Amino acid sequence: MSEQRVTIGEAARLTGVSAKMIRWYEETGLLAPAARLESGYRTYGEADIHTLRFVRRARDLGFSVEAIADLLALWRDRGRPSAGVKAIALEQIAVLRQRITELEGMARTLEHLAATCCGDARPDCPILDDLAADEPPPPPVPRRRRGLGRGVPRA
Amino acid sequence: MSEQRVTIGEAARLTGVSAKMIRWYEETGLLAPAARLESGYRTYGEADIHTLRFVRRARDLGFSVEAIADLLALWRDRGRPSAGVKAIALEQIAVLRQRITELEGMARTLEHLAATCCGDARPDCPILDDLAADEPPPPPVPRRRRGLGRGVPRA
DNA sequence: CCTTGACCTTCCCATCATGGGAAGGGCCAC
DNA sequence: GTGGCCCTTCCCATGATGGGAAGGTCAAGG
Repeated sequence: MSEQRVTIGEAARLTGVSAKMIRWYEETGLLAPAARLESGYRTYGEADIHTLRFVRRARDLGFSVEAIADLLALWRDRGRPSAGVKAIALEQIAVLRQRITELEGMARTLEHLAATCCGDARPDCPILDDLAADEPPPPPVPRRRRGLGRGVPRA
Repeated sequence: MSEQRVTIGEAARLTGVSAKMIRWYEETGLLAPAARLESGYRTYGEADIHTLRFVRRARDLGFSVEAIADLLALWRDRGRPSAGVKAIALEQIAVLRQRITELEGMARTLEHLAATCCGDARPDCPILDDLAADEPPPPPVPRRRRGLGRGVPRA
């Protein structure tokens, strides 16, 4: 009853991580190099599938690949203190909350503008008027140093 | 009293759009090519500054460059119906709300997990247990097809 | 007149996670 | 043996942004 091993496509189906991404995770060191058949095909066993599901789940929670690497290391380290894990999670929560606050501000501003725009055939439009308002840049000093997911998904 | 013209660096300071971005917007067609001095330096007049501020403001509201191009066109088209503008704004609001909902879901899940994790020196950790839970992929079918700002800002 | 320093030019590269697609080979069932 | 998937690697694109190199301009001060 040697372990059942599957190809990368099957592993992708079983875990929800695309084959492309599995290769990329391997290439960038998030995952150890997969075992290969003589043909060169990668093969994955149950432990690998388990790991891939862990990765997908973490991605679904918005963790960066870098953070996932940390989480994986902690996961494999039985006996680690849970404090480290919690710290990573709290950091991620902070990032998410921050981002939500930014987006919420944008949405509220736009909702306000849209509410005052009749949106008919007439040319006057408070939305454009607002965008065109001749204000100098806000704080010329730091200007959101988010350097993160810096915009917003495109419209 | 010929119009006062400024260099790209000064325009950047006046508008909050970096010189790099101003060049990039020109290169990609969002902005018309700037006038040049004999030296090859770009120069910007008041109308250009106004336009750049419009662009910055729209970026601050999360509009994609593509959407900004549409807004700019409408802005310059006196006599356009305001309906088009409103439609773009509503679309953007929908995108923002969608994104907020996604992030909110992630944040709530993580907050729940973090709340049940003692975060001390002991090794048992509900967060890792959850990530490691052996669930198959959610809907293998569509898997978030956002194709937009696809992850979340990195942790 | 010449240097210095601040500014400009273009060009290339990196980010982050992801997908698309080409070119070539493997594997299996008919 | 052949057709149809699957695998391999490699390159390119995305979106908006920054970093930095190599070289030209310009104005002020010696």
